[in-house]
Amino acid sequence: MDRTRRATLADVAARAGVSKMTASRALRGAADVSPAAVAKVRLAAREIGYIGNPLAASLSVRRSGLVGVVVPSVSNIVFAEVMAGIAEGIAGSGLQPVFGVTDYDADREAEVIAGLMSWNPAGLIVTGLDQRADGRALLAGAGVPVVQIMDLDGTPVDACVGFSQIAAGRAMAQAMIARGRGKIGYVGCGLARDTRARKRLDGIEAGLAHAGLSLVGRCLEDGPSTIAAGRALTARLLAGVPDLDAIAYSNDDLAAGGAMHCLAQGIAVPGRLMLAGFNGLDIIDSLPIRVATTRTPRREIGRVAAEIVQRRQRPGGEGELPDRVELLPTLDAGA
Amino acid sequence: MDRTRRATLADVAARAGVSKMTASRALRGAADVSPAAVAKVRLAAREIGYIGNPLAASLSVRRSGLVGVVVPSVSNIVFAEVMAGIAEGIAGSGLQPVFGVTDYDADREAEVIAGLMSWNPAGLIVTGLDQRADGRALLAGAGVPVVQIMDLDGTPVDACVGFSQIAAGRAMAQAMIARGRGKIGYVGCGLARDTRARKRLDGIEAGLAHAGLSLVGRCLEDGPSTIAAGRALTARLLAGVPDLDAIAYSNDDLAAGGAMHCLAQGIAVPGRLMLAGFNGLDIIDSLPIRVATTRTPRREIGRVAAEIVQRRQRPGGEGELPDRVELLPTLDAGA
DNA sequence: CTGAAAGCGCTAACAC
DNA sequence: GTGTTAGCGCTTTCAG
Repeated sequence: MDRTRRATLADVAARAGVSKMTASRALRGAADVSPAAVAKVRLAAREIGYIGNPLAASLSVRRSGLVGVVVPSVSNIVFAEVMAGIAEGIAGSGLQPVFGVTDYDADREAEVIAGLMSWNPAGLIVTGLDQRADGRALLAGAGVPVVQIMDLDGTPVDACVGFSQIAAGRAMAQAMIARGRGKIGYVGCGLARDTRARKRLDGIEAGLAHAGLSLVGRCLEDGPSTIAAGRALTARLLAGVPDLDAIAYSNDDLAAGGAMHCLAQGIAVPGRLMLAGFNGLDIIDSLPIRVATTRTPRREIGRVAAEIVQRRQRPGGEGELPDRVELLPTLDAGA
Repeated sequence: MDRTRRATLADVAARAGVSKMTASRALRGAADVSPAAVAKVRLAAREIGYIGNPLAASLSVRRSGLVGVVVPSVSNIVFAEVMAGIAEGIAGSGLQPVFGVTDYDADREAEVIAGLMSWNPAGLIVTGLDQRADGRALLAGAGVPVVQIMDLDGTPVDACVGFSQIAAGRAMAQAMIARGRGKIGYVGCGLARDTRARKRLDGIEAGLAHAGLSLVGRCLEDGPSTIAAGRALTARLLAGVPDLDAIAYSNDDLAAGGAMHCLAQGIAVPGRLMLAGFNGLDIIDSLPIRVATTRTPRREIGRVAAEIVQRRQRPGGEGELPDRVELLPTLDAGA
């Protein structure tokens, strides 16, 4: 083998004095290979620094070791943590996550799904249960494990792991009512595209309606959920409805912004105004005022999803029943 | 073709009444194909929903359309934004980013680099200039464009885009001095593993030394940089050295925690105490007090790195001189 | 237990 | 312009 080319299985086999097949079997730890052969092959491989070519292997078995992961955004810390969980759950399995970002766009989502599927992945992990028909059809026909994550309100294509966004919203509404709040406002960003945030809002409204209440003010915007946006929208909402006694936010970034506004304006939280976010981000815990939030097990969701994909790889795993794993969030009322 | 199998190029060719090669050329938009053939092939491909198999194509050309991206962490918003920038810069090029996470560990880093290289990527984007010898050797022998990012203090293997961490630290020290601070403390997390944070600290100390000053207190910890950690460490540092007039932090997460401590304790910022973070995160801008920070163009760095990889793909791009792109951060003294 | 042959689906390199 | 041939590096047969 010349020094410029990467060593191939043939090089290993030649050096070990066996056929390519025996080398292949030995390296993969297949049964029915003599211990002596295994030792020789392993040694030879190490000596020449053999790395193996997953492209060739994947082409041959018509399945790659890639796991396609579809998320709406990477720069959102929540999905970044989901990805971290996936990386964690996949570690040591020989699988490699490949991420596709949809930017909350159904067209992009279908493209991304198709693109990832073209690599013959070992499995697909997709955010949400509400893909558009074409994307969903792709998933249904993928022929590989598909795990939908972060939502449980709907019908999964195959497996799913997450929690009910609607129930989470309802629970927050109940918590607000239980703390004596009756004039409740809402601040949200990107509701048009973010189905899960939308479901949480639906849950909040349902929870309020159940107690004969409804939102007395709301401030919505299309842009990204940033702390700055939360601060600005809170100011705007309170300017319109000054006597609110609680504000629910579509997430913690916005709620943190609300907290900043209150800190700056000297509004007592939660004394005069209760703030409620969603996700349980680090920042909420460190604020000098108490903001309610719902802590979501997003890292665990990623980890479990990766584990499901892995489990399905194993022989026998194919026939397993579709999994539906509920990982409950915990409500923190900001006592 | 049966309904269970994915359509192949042969299927397209048969349907279009041409050879596989013509179909291949037509689909790739190669020159020297008759317009009529292109039309026929495109139509046939669309009709049978042909998707193409990048595994086979990559094996054949010995180069995949994957771009390996090595980052120390995904759940850190800074790298998440770098990744978003890469995704942005790569969009529409047909390349697909694949991420590997090192968790700031040199062993993992070498493994991750080797793992990504096994896919014959079109290029590699690696965080930092300070890989361990084995990892660096892999990069040097990769035979594909390697772009090192986020640091400029050192010698790149090939191309690099980022800024000088040392200079950034020095600039912050100067800004503190310029604002009349003389009793300066430092709070940092993960300095042992995070080379770039370490370089910034070196820069700060160099800047102070230049003015005949030095850090009068420091509080270091091994864990992750969270707001909560920043708050706790700030409390601890001030307990030890109560008369500090400024604190520099290894990043904005910690600085935000410091701000929370000051808000809770009623410490005037920056009046009595100046706080200085690093990165320019959203949270810093929304705080009700002014915290200094250095805004880093991390998204742009990702985008430019992706563009360099792309450019090198193009014929002629191979021979281009190694790029070294400096993308300057901007210092915000928290006026 | 081991090996030889035959692809996986695509493209480079040559003919025509 | 287009087709043919010969792989890319691996694994799945199927014989021994």
